[in-house]
Amino acid sequence: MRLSDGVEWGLHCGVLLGFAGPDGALPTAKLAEYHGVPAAYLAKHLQAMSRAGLLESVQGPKGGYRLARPADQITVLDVVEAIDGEEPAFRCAEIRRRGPTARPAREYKSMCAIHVVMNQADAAWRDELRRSTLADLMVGAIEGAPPKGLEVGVRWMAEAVR
Amino acid sequence: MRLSDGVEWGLHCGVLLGFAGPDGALPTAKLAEYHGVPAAYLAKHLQAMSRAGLLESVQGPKGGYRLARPADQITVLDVVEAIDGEEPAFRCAEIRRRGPTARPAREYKSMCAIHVVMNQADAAWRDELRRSTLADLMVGAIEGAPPKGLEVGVRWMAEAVR
DNA sequence: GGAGTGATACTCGGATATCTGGTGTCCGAGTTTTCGCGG
DNA sequence: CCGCGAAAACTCGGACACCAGATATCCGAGTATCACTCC
Repeated sequence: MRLSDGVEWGLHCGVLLGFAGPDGALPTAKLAEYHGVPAAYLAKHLQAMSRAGLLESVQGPKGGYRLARPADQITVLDVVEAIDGEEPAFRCAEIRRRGPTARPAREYKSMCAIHVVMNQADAAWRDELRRSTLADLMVGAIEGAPPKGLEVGVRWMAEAVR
Repeated sequence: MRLSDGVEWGLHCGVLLGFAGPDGALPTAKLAEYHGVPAAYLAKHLQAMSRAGLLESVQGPKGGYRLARPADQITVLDVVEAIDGEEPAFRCAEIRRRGPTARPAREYKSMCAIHVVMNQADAAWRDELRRSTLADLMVGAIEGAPPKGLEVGVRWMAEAVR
């Protein structure tokens, strides 16, 4: 079980767009340059976030992406589900209904016990991701970044933001 | 992000081996027949569980697999990690250290905030899976199964178990 | 000087190749059973 | 009838193809900008 790399990229882009402010747009090329990732592939994930309603796109020159809502109203789970999809990691194949003991589906009253446990774990995972927002990550990014890097970042942003 | 189908198979096999008792072994072919899955592929996952120390293998005629410990001492997490691997779903690529703001690694004092959140979610997921054991699943399997199916299953087991 | 207009340049969006990891399969090594034989 | 031994059959274990989904890329549709022209 492996989470797509695009999730990490999308989160970092969300944080950077949070710093760009509610009216500051950044195009795909700039976002890719800042994070050192291939722009063409990053575009795919930004589109997914746009479709999910997390980002707004602005066409034409001086265009780009901006956050569709304040950073404290976008959870980490929102980004993960936008890029990775909303379906749970575990999908019950109902193999208890196969083989020699198989019975008609209507005779199975309760959900498969394995399915229940997996759903609970999945819910716990999502709950944890829902507890953090992009605003929280922005705070963490500032605290964890080296002073020199922050300084360069601020200058870079002043030049890149629209 | 998708969990391998083999995890579901491994859990069902673990439950069935739990019903077989501490000395009752079942070969791959029987386990596959009971669950209606391809035996050759199921073998791959049973081997993984054996390597992880969850199952004991018995060679030769009348051989097969049995649980290496009592069912209440094998957690769902044990099975998941045996088959799916122990590494977390999210792996931080440290892309914050790339691009124009990059600094030497030693200047980054704290862990990437995104990495922290992902690790917490991963831990919550694993904690939840650790709370249930094969013994719990056995109870759930009996309660959730149709009476007719249970009856057939008991007869099948009496004939198949070694 | 100001407004209108056309060309331009830049943006996103979806459709298209490539490649890694899960899916599925096979045959060889090893061990227990079992059958036959001799005492 | 009992013990011994060799062959056989059945088991697991790891090595080998195949395919779906993630990875990576490109070109076309659309729009705000900007320069130029005309009033």
